[in-house]
Amino acid sequence: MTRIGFETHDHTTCIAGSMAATEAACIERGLRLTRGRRRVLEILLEEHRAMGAYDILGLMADEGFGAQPPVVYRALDFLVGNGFAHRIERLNAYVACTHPTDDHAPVFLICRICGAVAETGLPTRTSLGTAARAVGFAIETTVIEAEGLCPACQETAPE
Amino acid sequence: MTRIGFETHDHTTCIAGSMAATEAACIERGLRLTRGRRRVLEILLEEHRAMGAYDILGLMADEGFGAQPPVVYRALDFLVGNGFAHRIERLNAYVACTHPTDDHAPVFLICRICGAVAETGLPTRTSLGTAARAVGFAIETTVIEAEGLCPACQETAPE
DNA sequence: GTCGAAATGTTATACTATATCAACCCCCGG
DNA sequence: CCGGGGGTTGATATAGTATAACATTTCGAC
Repeated sequence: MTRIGFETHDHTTCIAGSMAATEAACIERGLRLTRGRRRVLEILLEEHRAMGAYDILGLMADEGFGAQPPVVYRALDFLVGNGFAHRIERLNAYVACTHPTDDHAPVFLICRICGAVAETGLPTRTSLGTAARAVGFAIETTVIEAEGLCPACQETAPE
Repeated sequence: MTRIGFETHDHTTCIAGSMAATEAACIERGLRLTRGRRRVLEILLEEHRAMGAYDILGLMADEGFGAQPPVVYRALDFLVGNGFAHRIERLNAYVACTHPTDDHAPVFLICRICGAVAETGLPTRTSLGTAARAVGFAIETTVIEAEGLCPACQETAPE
């Protein structure tokens, strides 16, 4: 039911489904989705946009978490390290993963005007992989981000 | 004569050639390669690695530049904006451009152990472009970075 | 129950980047 | 010659992002 990209979707369902999928994955893999980690993921899912660590920190402080930076960064390290969230290098920001089951290389499309971020995927065997093999480089992780205009902002700012 | 990637090369020639090419490009395009800008580019070419802005700042302070952060960041903005250097998002660092004439999407291969960074290119019409068009996104700039092991470090750290 | 590993709480600090505004320089047109 | 004016630089301050370090607590295995 979740729609990816720049389209609207049933957000309540989207949050609940993602949380359930994450919980299941944690049980299956012996990971501990503790209170702080869960709350950070919930915030990322609710906001459904790229958020800075200190944005998250601000929200958590409002609700009485002992909210120092390491609290948020540790939760983000856990979520990113286990594939439940991603770091957007271009923005120094974080988003909940919307492709939880793929083993594709994640790709992010970032709108320069409205700041929306869409996650999509690329087959792991791409021309990037070919280029790396050509020089003997062994890829472990990839950062693929494109900045530009989302469909809505192309219409409102055509020049 | 410049060798790209992780191979050795004639570095003196490489520096001189790149500086000459940059100077020519500035004249042709009406850009001012001022003292600070030139020095930052020289440092990036000499070191031939990804450097943080404050690494550069430290070197410039040693030689008597009035070296405050804005000095370096302004020079880097100029160099990156005009394609003479690139920012490596994953490292918060900067490298001199080694593909000065291409209009390809720059791609960086970053060795997790030794920190070496190789620049290569991808055709501008890639599967990334296809994926973006599929959701109506208009790409303006791309960040494509891969982290892993360079050929040398694959041998010394095989496990 | 207790041991060890993992996670958290807390303080402090390091690293990265930009805002602001005054001063300067250089080209160009009068 | 000289007088603007845009671009560049100098300098101070501050904003924004992230981690080090260490004491304490929690959790699960035995």
